[in-house]
Amino acid sequence: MSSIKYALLSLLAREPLSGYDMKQQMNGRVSFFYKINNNQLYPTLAKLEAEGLVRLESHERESYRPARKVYSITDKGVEFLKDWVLEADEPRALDDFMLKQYNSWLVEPEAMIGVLRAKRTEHEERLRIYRAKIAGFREQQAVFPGRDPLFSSIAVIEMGIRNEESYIEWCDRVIEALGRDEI
Amino acid sequence: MSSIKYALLSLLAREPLSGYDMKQQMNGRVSFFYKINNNQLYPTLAKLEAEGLVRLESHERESYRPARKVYSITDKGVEFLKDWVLEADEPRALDDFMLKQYNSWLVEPEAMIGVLRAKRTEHEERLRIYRAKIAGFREQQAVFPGRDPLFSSIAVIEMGIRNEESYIEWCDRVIEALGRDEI
DNA sequence: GCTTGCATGTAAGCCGTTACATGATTTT
DNA sequence: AAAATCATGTAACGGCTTACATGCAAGC
Repeated sequence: MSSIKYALLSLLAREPLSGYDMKQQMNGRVSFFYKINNNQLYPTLAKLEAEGLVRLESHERESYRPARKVYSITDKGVEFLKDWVLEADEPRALDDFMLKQYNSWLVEPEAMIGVLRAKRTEHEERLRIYRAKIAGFREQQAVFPGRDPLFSSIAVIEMGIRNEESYIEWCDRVIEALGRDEI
Repeated sequence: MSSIKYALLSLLAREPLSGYDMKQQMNGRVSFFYKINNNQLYPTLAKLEAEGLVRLESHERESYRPARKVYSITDKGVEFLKDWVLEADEPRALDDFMLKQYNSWLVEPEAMIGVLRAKRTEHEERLRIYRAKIAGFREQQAVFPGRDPLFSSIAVIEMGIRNEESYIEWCDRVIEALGRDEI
């Protein structure tokens, strides 16, 4: 039900990793700006192992530290993930920023313009990060067939870019309307 | 913490409503396509009342039915909502569809094209709904100053329109790339 | 006669968040 | 001397979902 198990499988479908690695890679891959916490991560990994979707590959103790447990995805895990990819997905949860906008009429226009300018800056920053990321990917290889993980990574980031661009355009439009006092 | 309380306050900031009304209005207003359930709705309303952010306005029993409890927002509730609007918001949860796309390389391109075409159709449908909604709003009034609820409603729907448009463009682009086997 | 609509609510269980715990090494 | 890094995990709490419960009226 929860999408965290799929997020973990998504990372392992590309390369074997430890729980700690997955935590690091979560941002910058599956979703930038999303932070997983330990109490989701470790019990979920244990469950995935119990279900045979994931296998403990190595368990190397390095002197003082807790043993680093590297997991890899099983064939069953890959099938499970593929089936999920083809499923229809459920409606998304409420978007807090949009909910706030729905109430913007309660607030002084000047204050609202301040909020929107801050948002605009934030989304410009994200856009810059996405563009840098995609440029890096494109250097790695000239042609990406449909079954290459890079193909998927690029597609996801392109969606991010489009979203940020339309967000920024929208901010500009609303800021301008608030300045004119009409839309 | 949870955004449901703000969603309920958002509706009550515009007009007094019963819990049942809020459930109906949730879709088509704050967020299309999101469904609130009873066990969030009624206890949350009770809490809002206990906190003095909301007031029971009438409690009309109509023969056989449970009494219809109409709530209105208090001044304290409006202040609370305004303060929240000006707060910075937290990073969003994982987007299931994007997570699926991140794994598209595991799936046969033909199957993926099928999924994307279905998504495209779904988002075209949403776009049609948003455009109809905004056309309806624009008929109601010629000019909308910044402090009018209609201003906010229109801004939210315009964001929806932009999002759907870029989603559709992105689907087209990826479908085309999958057909060519490159991006 | 069955389903849908109106209108409120509760119970059980899973999911997610914040905070805590351990403990040596490296960086500031 | 303090904080961050590596690396695993647990405890407590609150949020959210699914399902259930009531009960009459109107439409198919």
